[in-house]
Amino acid sequence: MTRSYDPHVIEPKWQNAWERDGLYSVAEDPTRPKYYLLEMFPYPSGDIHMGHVRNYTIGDVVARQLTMAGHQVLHPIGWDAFGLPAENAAIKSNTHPAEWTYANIEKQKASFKRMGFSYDWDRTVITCDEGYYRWGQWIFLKFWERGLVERKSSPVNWCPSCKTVLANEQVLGGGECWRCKSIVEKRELEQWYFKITEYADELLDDLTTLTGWPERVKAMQANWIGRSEGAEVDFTLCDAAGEPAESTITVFTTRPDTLFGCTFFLLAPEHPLVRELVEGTEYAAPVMEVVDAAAKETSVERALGEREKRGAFTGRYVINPVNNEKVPVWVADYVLMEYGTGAVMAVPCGDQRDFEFARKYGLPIPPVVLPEDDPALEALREARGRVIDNVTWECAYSGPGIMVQSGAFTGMPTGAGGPGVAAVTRWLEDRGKGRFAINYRLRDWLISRQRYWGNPIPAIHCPSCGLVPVPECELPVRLPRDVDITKGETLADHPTFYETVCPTCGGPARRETDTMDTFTCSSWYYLRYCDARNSEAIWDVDKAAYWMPVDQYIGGIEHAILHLLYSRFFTKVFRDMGLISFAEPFTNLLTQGMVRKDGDVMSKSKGNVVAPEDMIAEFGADALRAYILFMSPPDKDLEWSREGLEGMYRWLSRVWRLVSEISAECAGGPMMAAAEGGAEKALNREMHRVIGKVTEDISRFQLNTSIASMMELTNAAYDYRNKVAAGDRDAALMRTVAENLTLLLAPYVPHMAEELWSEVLGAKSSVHRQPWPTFDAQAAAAEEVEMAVQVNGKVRGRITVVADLDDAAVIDAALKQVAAHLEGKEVLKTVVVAGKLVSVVAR
RNA sequence: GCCCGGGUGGCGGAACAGGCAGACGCGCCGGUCUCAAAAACCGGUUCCUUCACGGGAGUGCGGGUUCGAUCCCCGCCCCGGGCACCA
Repeated sequence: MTRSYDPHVIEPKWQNAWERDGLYSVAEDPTRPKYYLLEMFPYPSGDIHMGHVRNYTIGDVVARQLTMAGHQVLHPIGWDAFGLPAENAAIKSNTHPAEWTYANIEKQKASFKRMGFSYDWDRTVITCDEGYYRWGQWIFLKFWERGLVERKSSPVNWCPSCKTVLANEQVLGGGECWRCKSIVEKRELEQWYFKITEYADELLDDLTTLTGWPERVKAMQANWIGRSEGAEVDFTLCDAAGEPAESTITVFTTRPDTLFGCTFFLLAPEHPLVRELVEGTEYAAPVMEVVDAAAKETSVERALGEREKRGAFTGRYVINPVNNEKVPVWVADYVLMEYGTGAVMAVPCGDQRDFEFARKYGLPIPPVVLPEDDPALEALREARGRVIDNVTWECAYSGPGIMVQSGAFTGMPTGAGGPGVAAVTRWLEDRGKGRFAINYRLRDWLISRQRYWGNPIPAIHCPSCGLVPVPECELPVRLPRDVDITKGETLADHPTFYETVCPTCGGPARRETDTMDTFTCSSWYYLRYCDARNSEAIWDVDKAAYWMPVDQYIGGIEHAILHLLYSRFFTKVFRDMGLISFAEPFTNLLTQGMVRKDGDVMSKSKGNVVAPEDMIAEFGADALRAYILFMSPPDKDLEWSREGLEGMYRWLSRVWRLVSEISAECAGGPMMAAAEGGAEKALNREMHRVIGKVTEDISRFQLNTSIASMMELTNAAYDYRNKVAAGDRDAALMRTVAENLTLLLAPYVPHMAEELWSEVLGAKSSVHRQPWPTFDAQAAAAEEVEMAVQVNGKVRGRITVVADLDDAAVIDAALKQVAAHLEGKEVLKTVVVAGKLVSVVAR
């Protein structure tokens, strides 16, 4: 009598047994190929959700399979534990952030164990542990030594709800805080920065080496870095009397070739020069009106492209270096202080924004680039000076064409990145009036936060020595526990924390009270896993060399820029420090899709959350694991379906019954398949086909189809049992099928596979310590193949031939099969695709 | 506007690398078992047409290359995402 499938009994049983036996502890082993499989570590925000289940199940299957296939697999887990949600929860529930955080970690840890994930728990990293964050402070000091830390005053993003500044990367498209979605404000504040821009070029260029990353993510990063090539051009400023003065204003442009079309010059409202230029003149009032209006607007309002542009003449002029023309200087609200130099040369014929501005204020729009088929081109081809002062166009033209009204450059072909750009740049360089230049959208990373629950910045403000780093031997700067967070206290409210002495001069000084952005903690945790308990060094160089880089990283697309860009930056700095010897931390990246329900992402606010705990209670962890892998390819979104989960449970029950019955029927039979008859050969072939298919699918993360093929093997085995009478069945073959199916299932449904292997089939050691089944190509090859026969592209018949039959014989059989369709026609051509089809062309 | 994805039955999805479109699952329909139901098992299930054999159409739309296109090329439409007065 066989037992029925009961996940609620077998799952906790095996979880305890594996933990007792230390099944998942791993150490360096130079004799075996290493594989570092990493999933993005969670934030301990509460119970786990389906997104966690999906992320960690994908990783777990691959980790388990690679282990069986003979790799030394590093598969660690930890918690990204500093950050604002802990503070907010603490304020709400009147607990300390630490208490809340560690309690949630325990809860999530229990859930991960209940899911049967194969983590090496000895390597766990928790970023708010002193043993971890001290090394974060150490990194800060090392960056400082290398000139990568800067404290400067600049306009920054301030979230009024989170009461802290944010990095540019943490402000979403609409000017919202990434965490609470409040609209951020601009404030001029002195803050700490990591100089990520020093690595801008390398961060961009190395994207091409990341062949294992999704295009989407690379495109997003390239977009974010936003490199544009062009030129800096110096314009000489005229004094109030209109005479050229000593000083120059520099602009950045991607189109120096259009310089002859520059008929006005623009300053951003925030540009420091604006006030200076108009002070005490008749132009002051209208100009300041524009400045004040811009200051009142939020960055979101200001970014609306369709809004009418506003500006005012400052009364001053600059000299255009290519033709010495006097060009009026305006202030305009569409010029951004944050990009380039905050000053722009306006070329209304070539830039739509300048075009609209010129039309509104009646400024001239002379053409300087004409498309080759433009009828006006003939008249302007020879003209060196200005013949046409105003185009009659509806909009600006920024495409390629021929330069006109452009002095010595007239007649030259040009366009973005074209020869005109290089020629004008060279001309400017020769005269010292400009130079080739590159501009980036990427800004330095603002890392200081005015919040308590984070890693303290190890710096000291000394009234006489200035900014002084905390000496390495004094690390860590401990985050004090006795802060009353419910009163909104931060380190700045704690004299016992900030009152200190200067390490340089010994005088009274003040400790920095800002903490570091949580993203500094997550930028290097993958390296710490290599040597998580080291108290002498951040990690042992040899251990990091053995495990790193991460072979496969799995996580959500929401980190496409933030975490993944910062981690790449850290890795490059570590390489320059000699701590590691590679440039990129994550060789392959899989961005898993989201779990949706009724078309929406599962969320508390939508009220459509399905709790993993509930599903485990009903169907067991194995069914949930297999279901979530089967429903959709890992990188696509997944629509939750209860019926689908029920179907998965049904299949697992079918497998359970199959293996149990075979085990009872074929107890003690030989472990080698005889496979003599036709049905036996077919089943044996199917088994090997599936072994090959599952192995290959896992290597490509096609986990949904790998499960489909195991279902096919299950169906084939049932089919065999249904069609062959009990006494005639090949016991050895059936037992081999049952064993191999169990082995294939082990990574997916580890508990059920273990129970079947160790108890039902009666093996001596854990299924997870068995070698992965080997694919026998010969056994998988069919002796006979069915081929389709096409006549003029349409399937008109089928033939069954021996697998290695030569083409002539195949064609012969094919033509006979479709003779009726060839009557009265002449066969012009035949094409044979081995084992698949014959294509006949006839007329 | 620029840059990435994506569009296949009632649904989720499959189709290595240009070779039989729709694997596998869900749902639905029919059957076996049962007093009955559930469970389980067996069979069917792209659409149109035909009693049937068969025939025709079909992977967002329109062209092209090819013996052959879901796949490659050109031109569009729609959906999702990122960036965006970035000079």
